[in-house]
Amino acid sequence: MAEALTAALLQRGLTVDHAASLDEAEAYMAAVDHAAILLDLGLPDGDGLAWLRRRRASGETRPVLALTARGSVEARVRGLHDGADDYIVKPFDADELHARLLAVLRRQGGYLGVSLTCARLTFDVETRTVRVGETVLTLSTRETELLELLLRRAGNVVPKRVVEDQLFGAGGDQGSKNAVEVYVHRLRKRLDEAGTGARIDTVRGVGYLLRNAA
Amino acid sequence: MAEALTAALLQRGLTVDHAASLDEAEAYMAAVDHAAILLDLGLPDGDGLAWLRRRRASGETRPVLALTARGSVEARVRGLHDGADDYIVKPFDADELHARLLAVLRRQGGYLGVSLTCARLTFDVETRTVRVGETVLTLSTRETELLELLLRRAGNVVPKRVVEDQLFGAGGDQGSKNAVEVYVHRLRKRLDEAGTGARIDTVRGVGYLLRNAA
DNA sequence: GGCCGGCTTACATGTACCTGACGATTGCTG
DNA sequence: CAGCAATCGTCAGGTACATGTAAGCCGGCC
Repeated sequence: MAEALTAALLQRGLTVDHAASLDEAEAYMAAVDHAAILLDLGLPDGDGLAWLRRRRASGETRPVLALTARGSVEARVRGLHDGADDYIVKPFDADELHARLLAVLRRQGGYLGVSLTCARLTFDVETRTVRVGETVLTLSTRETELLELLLRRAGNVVPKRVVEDQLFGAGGDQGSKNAVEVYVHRLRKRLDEAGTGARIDTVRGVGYLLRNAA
Repeated sequence: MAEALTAALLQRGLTVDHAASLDEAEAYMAAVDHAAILLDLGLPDGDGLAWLRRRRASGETRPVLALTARGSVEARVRGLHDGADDYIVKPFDADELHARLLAVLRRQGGYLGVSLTCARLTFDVETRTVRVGETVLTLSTRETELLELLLRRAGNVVPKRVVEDQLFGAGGDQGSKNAVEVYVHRLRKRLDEAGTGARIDTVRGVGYLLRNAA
């Protein structure tokens, strides 16, 4: 069931670490700043809710969604009181779990809008912020616009004309305006220095293409 | 059913305003800064989810719990996608609704004595006091408001506009208003002098971001 | 070689932001 | 009520960064 769940969430664009026990989970949680935690209350090595209570008491703030087969009202109330942000009873639908997960993340801040991604890059359309993994990457306005444009067509070539029209007015200016090339250059430099794992390829005579470097 | 629900929540120590229609609800919501909203999707005067989508689009941030008789997975997924923080199917148990409400409030930060933290900083929402480790740090009202705002979205960018709207009225005043910058400056100074280990980053053209300096 | 498209660096201008200071207001105290 | 301190919002001067243009460079292709 964990495998199926992991696959379902990966397919929906999330990154997942899977722990088979509470001990293993603690190891993961110490190492990675996860956005949220799915807690199966049927784990073999101890009471999941007691564990959750302890973690909350010692300052754990990450959202926790409890998964369980025990569907009684009392169980649900207890789970929520013990610090769960949502309580989902098996069997559940992957779409609903995904939706509830997004709702919690949205509330927690960050995942407000749709986010575009490529390699380790994520772009939050709502706040117009770029992240490399967890850390925020600050770009100038123009650089952000360019990156968004490329991200929306990630893996596909974006004609140079389109970039010009989108970044600067559609006004067909003349002369030696190589602004696009300059910004592509600046963006490349930033993506590279930040180790994003994303890269911009040039398609001569046509335009540019954002893709995963690996 | 609304009466029974109101009574049940009052009995559990919460304060409730009851609106019989979306129009009435808007009137209440404009006047009072509610901690959360229970939205019955079966209201006579219009589609509750469409209304929710519109409110979210125009900046409504209060948590919303959707109540409905339609229990299909698709309906639940749509409700959560449209901006609901939880989706509860009738008939439901008052205890569970209460527990889910508390879970959402807890997550939203404050309202329940849970304190917000970042680095060595802690903020008790109940008493509106700021601490650095054990010692209390006294800030002015505006500084406290700003810190709370940043703390609620710690690690995420808070757009400058949001700060303006939250600190001063949403009334779009004009003129040379760099008040936000001034308060950010003052707060930075205080956080720095007190050795909080927290720091405010500037994201040019977007807003500010509170994070652990280390 | 000479042309063409793209790359790279440099630079002048504008804009966003920072920061110290000032008058106005508020609240407290003698 | 006068006097004082803290806080508030505004402003002016300074700084750092973003922007768009230009000029020199590189590599492919006829």
